[in-house]
Amino acid sequence: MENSATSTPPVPSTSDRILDAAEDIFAEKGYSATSLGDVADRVGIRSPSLYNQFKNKEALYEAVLERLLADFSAPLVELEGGPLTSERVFRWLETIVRQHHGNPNLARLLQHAALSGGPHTNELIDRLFRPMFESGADKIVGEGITLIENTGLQPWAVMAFNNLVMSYVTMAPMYRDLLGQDPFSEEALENQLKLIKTLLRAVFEYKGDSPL
Amino acid sequence: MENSATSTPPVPSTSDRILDAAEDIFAEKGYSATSLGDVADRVGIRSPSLYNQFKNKEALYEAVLERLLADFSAPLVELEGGPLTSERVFRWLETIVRQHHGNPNLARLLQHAALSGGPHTNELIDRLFRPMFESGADKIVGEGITLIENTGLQPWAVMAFNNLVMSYVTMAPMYRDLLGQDPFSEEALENQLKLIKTLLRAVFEYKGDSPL
DNA sequence: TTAGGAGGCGCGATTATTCACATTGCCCCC
DNA sequence: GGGGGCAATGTGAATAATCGCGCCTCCTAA
Repeated sequence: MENSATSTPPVPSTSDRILDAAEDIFAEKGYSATSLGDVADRVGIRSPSLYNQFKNKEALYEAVLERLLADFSAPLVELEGGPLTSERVFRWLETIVRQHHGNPNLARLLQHAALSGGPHTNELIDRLFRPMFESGADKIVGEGITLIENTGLQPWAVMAFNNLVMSYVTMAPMYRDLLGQDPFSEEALENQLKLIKTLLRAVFEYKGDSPL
Repeated sequence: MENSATSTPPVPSTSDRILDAAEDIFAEKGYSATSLGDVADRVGIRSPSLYNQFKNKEALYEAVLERLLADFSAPLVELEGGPLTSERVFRWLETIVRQHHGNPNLARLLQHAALSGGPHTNELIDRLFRPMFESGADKIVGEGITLIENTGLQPWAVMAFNNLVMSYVTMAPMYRDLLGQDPFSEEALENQLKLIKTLLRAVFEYKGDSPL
């Protein structure tokens, strides 16, 4: 009986408020450039109070990662059952795109880790990327998927689409002006989905090397 | 008679050595996480000596950006003359990809700026992206380019291909293991080019919305 | 009353930046 | 040609700000 029966917003605990704040700031500045003072300021407490909930800066970072990974791992599991039809890949990709639109922080954190390292980077790779490259994303069955079978570009395609989704999110601030609309609006989401699906179709329909 | 007749390597000036070191470190850690001590260490001098060549940290960063922008602006100019045929777009894209493979630092710096801001970020956007979105990259003439004319996705396509190129470079450390080869090897370059060209062809040949 | 959670204080390390100083190479003028 | 000056370039020491983090006190809710 802590905080459930009152009304709609179930008053978040201090730990959760710290995690929320830390997630945003780690995602923006990366691990080493994030100061615990900034985190505490956003929560509305003093930085030593953070140590009541988390052992140290690294443990806080770890907890942020863990929560994000839990959220984003769900769609990966979905890929594992049964043979990969192209239709399932379409649906899966759409899920991923929507998820990153909903919370851009994992992509940003990942991008920081790729650029600068930081704690647990190898673990990140293992838990997010390894499944996509190994669990069968490269063994797509179906109609005339020659790109996959003939040219040995499967992992490259997986990587490319991952880049497409993640980079959209991490570069969004730069595109805001250029696109003339909020990159995280519903409308923008639809546009991005349309384009990505077009490209995905292209990969599936690819028939060997045409001229140029 | 300074340094030309002796042999091949024309002894780089201290400023240039500082710029080289700073470029690498800024690209890896971003503006605020870069310490002048690290830069000085790599050059082999003490950090106060940096102030002989650059007014302060921001001026050093500025100089690094300026040098990179000078290198990478050349292909942009190439886009401006005459009508954009699809063949010219293919060649231009290949040039860009090769340039980023040759020096990944601009992409990394840009990614840091997109995530965390930092000095001169708006100027960066203007000088690198504005030309692609305005100078005519969205007015491609040619055969049956319906994606461009019908769906209003032109800027989205420009953005997508830019993401593809840049993200490859900025995420490279994460893909090294997964791909099983050095992402900056000649072989990897060829694979990436092949895939990107396939996708570009898909955009050019797109004929309205097919099912799903 | 008691324990958890917040704040205050402060240490030690790191940073950007300044300053006074040593060393070097070069030019000019005697 | 030799020497005096001068600009360029390096150094270590010092400063003020910031950061991660530990210690200890106080408040408050059950």
